[in-house]
Amino acid sequence: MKTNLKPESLSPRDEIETVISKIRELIINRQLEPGDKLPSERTLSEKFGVSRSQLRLAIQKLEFYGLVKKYPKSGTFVSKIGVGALNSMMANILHLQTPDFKSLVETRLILETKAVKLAAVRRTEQQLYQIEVAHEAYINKSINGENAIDEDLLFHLKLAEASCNSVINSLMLVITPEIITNFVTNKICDKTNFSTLIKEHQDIVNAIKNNDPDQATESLKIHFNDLYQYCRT
Amino acid sequence: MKTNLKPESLSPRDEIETVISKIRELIINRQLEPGDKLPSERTLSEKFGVSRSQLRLAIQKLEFYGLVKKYPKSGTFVSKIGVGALNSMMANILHLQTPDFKSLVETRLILETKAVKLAAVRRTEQQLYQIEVAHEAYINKSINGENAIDEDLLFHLKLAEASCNSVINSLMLVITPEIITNFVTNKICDKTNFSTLIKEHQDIVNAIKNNDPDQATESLKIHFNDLYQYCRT
DNA sequence: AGTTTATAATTGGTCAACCAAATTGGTTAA
DNA sequence: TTAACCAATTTGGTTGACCAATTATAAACT
Repeated sequence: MKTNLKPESLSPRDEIETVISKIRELIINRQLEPGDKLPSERTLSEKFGVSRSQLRLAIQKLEFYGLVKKYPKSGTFVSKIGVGALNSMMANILHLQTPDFKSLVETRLILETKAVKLAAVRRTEQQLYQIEVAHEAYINKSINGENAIDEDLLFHLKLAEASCNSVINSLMLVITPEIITNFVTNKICDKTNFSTLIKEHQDIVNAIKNNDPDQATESLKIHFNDLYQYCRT
Repeated sequence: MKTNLKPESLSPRDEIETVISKIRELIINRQLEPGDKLPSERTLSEKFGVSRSQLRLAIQKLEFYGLVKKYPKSGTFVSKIGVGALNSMMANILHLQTPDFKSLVETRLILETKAVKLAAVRRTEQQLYQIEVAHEAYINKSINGENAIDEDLLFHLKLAEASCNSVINSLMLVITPEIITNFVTNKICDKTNFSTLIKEHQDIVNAIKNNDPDQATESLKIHFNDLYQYCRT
C-alpha cells in the first residue's frame, strides 16, 4: 500500500477557497497590506501546495470582486481599501451560500419594480417596440395553451433593458438564470389563468407607453402579488 | 518578410466575444437548440480558429450567465430556455457596456434602501453588534480628520449583511468594488463635514436597533441625499 | 560620478499534451 | 432475447513548458 499523498483530497472548488483563505490570513497578519504586490503565481502556488491553475482561478475570483488588481507582465496588487473591509469582503466571499430561492425572488422584485418605474420615464421608442413585440409573442404562445415561460422571461428582460440602467440590466441578467433553474421545482404563480396574466402584462406595457411611472409600479406589484406573498411566507 | 498570420490580431477579450457571437449564430440558425449538447471544446476551438483556452473562457462566461451548463467528463449543454430569450441574453452579454457611474450609484441606492428596510425587521443581535462596531470604527477614524472611506465602506457592507438576503448581500459585494474604483475620480459627498455624516449614520443604526423600517429608510435617504441629486443630474 | 544602453531575470498570459472519469458500442454468457 | 461486462473512444479538467512584455540589474561610455 502506498502512502496517500492527499489524505483528504479536497475538490478543486474547495482548494480555491482554501487559497483565498490563505491569502486572507496573509492580509490579516499584516504580511500583506493594501497596495502591496503579492508574490508571483509560481511562488504562491508552491507556498500553498496547489497547482498554478488553481491559484490563478482563486486570484481570478478575487479580481472579479475587486479585491486584487492584475497588471499583465507586472504583478498582482492588493486593492487599496482598508484591511477591515478587505477581510470582511473575503469572509463574505468564502461563506457565499448558494442563494436561497426566497432571497432571489425578493431581489428580483426589488430590482424589477424599480426597473419599470425608470422604464416609464426613460424608455426609447425602440425599447417600447421591443417590449410590445415580446408581449405579443407571449400572447401568441399563451393562447395556444402552451407553456410560455420563455416568452415571459424575455418580456421581463426587455423591461429591465428599458430602464436604461446598465447595472440593473446586468444584474437582472445574472439573477434570471438562477430563477429559471429553480422555477421548475418551486412551482409558483401557475394557478392563475393565462388571460389574467396577459391583462397584467398589458397594463404594464400601457403604463410604460404612457410614461406613467407610478402606474407602472402599481401594475407590476399587482402582477407580482403572488410572489410578494411567497416572500412573506 | 514572413506572412502575417494574424492580419488584425484581436485582443483576447475580443476573441472571447467573437466565440460567444459564433455560438449565438449557431443557435439562431437552429444548428444548436436548447437542451442540445454542443460539440467538444476541441472541435469548437478548431472550428472557430481559436485556442481551446480562449474557448473555455468564453464557455465559462456563458455558464456564469446560466446559458450553458457543463457536466464534467460528459459535455456542455445549452440551457433549456427559449431561443428568443437565449439570443437576447447573449446579445446583452456581448454589448455589456462598462457600467456608467450613474447607473452604478443608482443601483446602489435602490439595493441599500431596501437593505436597511429589511435589516430593521430581520437583523439579529449579532448583526446589530457588528454594525455598531463598524460605526464606532468610523467615528474613531473620522474625528481624527482622517479619510474614513474604508470604514464607511465596511459600515455599509454590514448593513447589507443585516438584510438577511443573501442575494442582496452578494450583489452589493459585486457592485461595491466598482464604486470604490470610481470614487476617487468622481468626488462626491465630500463637502459635508464629518460630524453630520456621523449623525446620519447614527440615525440609521438607531432605526435598525429600534426595528423601525420606515425610519431606517428615511434616515438612509437623508444620508444619500447628495447621491440622489447626483443621479438626477 | 552620472547617464545611457545592453543584458538577464521575473511576470502574467497562452498553449499543446496529458489525465481520469464517463459514455459508447460491441461482445459474450446466461 | 436480454443482461452484463469490457475495451476503446470522447469528454472536460489539469499541468508543465513556453511566450512576449516588463522590470531589475549590470555594464559601458562620456
